[in-house]
Amino acid sequence: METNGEGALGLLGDPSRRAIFELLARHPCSVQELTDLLPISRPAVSQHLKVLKDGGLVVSRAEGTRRIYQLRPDGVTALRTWLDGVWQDALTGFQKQAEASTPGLEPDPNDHLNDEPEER
Amino acid sequence: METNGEGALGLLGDPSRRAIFELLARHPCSVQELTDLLPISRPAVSQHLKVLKDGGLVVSRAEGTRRIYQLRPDGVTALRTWLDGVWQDALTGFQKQAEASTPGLEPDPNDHLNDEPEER
DNA sequence: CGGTTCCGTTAGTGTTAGCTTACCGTTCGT
DNA sequence: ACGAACGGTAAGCTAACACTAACGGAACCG
Repeated sequence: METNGEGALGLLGDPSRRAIFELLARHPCSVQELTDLLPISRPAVSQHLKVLKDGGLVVSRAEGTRRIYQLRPDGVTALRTWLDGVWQDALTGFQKQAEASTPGLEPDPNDHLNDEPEER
Repeated sequence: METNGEGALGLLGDPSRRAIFELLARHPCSVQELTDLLPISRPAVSQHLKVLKDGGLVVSRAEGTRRIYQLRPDGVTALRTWLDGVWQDALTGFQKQAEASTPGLEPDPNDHLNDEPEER
């Protein structure tokens, strides 16, 4: 279990995992519920849950024959912590740049090599 | 340009991209600098920068023959916004769960509004 | 007990995505 | 104008990964 925001970000890179994450944020769910709500098969959900669990973002609790999954607060906290760190660094960076007499952000006028930015 | 936290999360899923992102958070960098600091080739850095730029997380500015890349504040803000949304949902979820297992603290008998299959 | 539901795991497959090599345009120095 | 530094792009390969299908196990119910 990592429990650090850096690893957690890697886990949330997958869209399906993000969807599961957001669903679990609303309320705990069983695998079956998640399967009904998502456009993927049950084993796929199960695999994603395993990844999320190993990554320390969710925990599971047995309830009869089904397993209820829910978010682990520490995981979300770690994410926020990591992002806040980067955010602070960025703020000081912006401040130093502002001192360095850069009045505004120039949109790179000599960027004729790359002025077609529409690609998925 | 996406400029929404959801897409940005996908971009930061890659470790190399996270590394570039964190480096740019400290101070703006040229492609050459990033290449020297990272264990990947220069074209790889360039490709990642293109992805980050299309995703609205960074901007580039021409300076002589080199391009200086730096973070775009809106991108980081979008990330925080998305994460805060999930965080709020999770908080309410935790609260409801706490109420369900802690009698007498904050009883809310009208909690049948959400479909939580509770049977033992 | 047999049947059913729910779930984890494995094997197998197809697609995606990152990395490198090579090439070319642009800008600066001499 | 020539050559070097800087960097974006194309083609290709390889590895990772997300998904399905199939099997097996564990808990409820009749």
